[in-house]
Amino acid sequence: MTEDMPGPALVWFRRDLRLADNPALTCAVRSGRPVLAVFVLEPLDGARSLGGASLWWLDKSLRALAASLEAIGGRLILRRGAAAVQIPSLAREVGAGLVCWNRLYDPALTERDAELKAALRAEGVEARSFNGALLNEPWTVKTGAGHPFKVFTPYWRAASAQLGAVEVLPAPDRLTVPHKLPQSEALDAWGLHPRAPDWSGGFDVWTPGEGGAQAQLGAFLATGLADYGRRRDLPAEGAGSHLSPHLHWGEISPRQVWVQARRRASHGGEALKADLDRFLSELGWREFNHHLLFHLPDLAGANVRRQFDGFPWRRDPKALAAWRSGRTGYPLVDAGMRELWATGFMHNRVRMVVASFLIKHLLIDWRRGEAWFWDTLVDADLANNAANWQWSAGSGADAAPFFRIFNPIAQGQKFDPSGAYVRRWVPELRRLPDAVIHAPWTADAAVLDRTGLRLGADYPNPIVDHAFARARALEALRAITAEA
DNA sequence: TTTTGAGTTGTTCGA
DNA sequence: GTCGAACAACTCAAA
Repeated sequence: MTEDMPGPALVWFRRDLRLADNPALTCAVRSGRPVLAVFVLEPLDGARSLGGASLWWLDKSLRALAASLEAIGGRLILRRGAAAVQIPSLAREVGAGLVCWNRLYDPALTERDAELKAALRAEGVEARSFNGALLNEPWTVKTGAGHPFKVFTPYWRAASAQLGAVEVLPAPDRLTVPHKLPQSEALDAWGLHPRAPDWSGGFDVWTPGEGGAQAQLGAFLATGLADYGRRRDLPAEGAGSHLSPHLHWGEISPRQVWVQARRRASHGGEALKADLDRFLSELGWREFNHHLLFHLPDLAGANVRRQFDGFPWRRDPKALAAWRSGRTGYPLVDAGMRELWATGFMHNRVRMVVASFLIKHLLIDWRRGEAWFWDTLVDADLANNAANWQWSAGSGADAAPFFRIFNPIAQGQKFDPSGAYVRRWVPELRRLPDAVIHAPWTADAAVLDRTGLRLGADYPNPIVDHAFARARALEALRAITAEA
């Protein structure tokens, strides 16, 4: 530590890879100390390794963060290893007097972070944590009786009512770094970008980083908010906000989204107000899922409704492989699974259809689907992924009724009536007429002949019959409800 | 304490 | 082709 400068403030970046509305960064800047940013690549993330798509994203997002820090005179230090070791070690190395971070809520991290805070304080280093990731932290939303909510609608009613005026922090325009900078690892050496093979060719639709996140929000608010309530259900339209990976990595905060969306809708009519509420309720689901994970730490591992522990799941590696690779013979399911593989993303409605198909048509444990999504989604998020899979399975806290079994053909006809989404992702079906695009096996021989499609060769026949699968799922569900 | 109304997103069947 | 009812029973939240 030099005589003329106080010990630096460390900003520990985690899933808050942005400069604006970043309470930890603001805290460090306002302390008047020189500021040093650090990111620690940990072997665990919520007790499990990051998926391939997440690593791809993190690679780009860290580059963007490093560049925007340098643009205002700052520097991002990269370290690898357990944060409980790396953060105190770096703090000692640079003589830090203050460490700031934004809180995470994964069950595997909360206790660790509390211990780290205590350890820093024991060494005489001030440690401060903030809410940078949620509108309402999980312990702040309670029922009238003081319990955590288990149903979305009353949760969101209470959570939005207590929110009050939402404010966002500006990005700092200048950072001062310490005279002597510590060593940083090289991002390239981390090998986060896939190679041999590089499967990420289709990921160029994404722009990770704070700039990309703001651009995405701006584009969505300009063209996508109007009629959002209807168009969000149509996968061919790409009408979603596509903010989920940006929100996951904290390249944009939910407060920023909340404020900007409401500002945009404030000079629109009643219809836009309804679209705004629908859009904000999606933020509400993100909040609710984090709330659930916080209060039910085993959300990703165990059925919330314990009678599902006795569910007769099938072990069927061939069917699982067909589902993963988009070769189930159901065009909407296959289109979704191929969109996922190609881009790291899948349209929300199609996620429900493929999840229902894996669970109810194939009777494969929802955890297998959750694991695949975890590895392949650029927006893979423990809370959202676990809560949504349990919702689909009907094993969750706020679960769909068991008789709600999506019909993949009817869903296609209803939400992709022109077949545009299927044609984009399942090109071998491109020449089929609209009438049979969602059920190719119903095409008569003349049509198949004309389009040159050989069912069973170019494109699989359905791996399971819908009516049979539906009856089988109802039977299985009856079995566990009768037991209980 | 008891009661009451409600619960993101659906499908099928029969009139 | 359209429309309403049935599909189970349970748990939650609030009065």
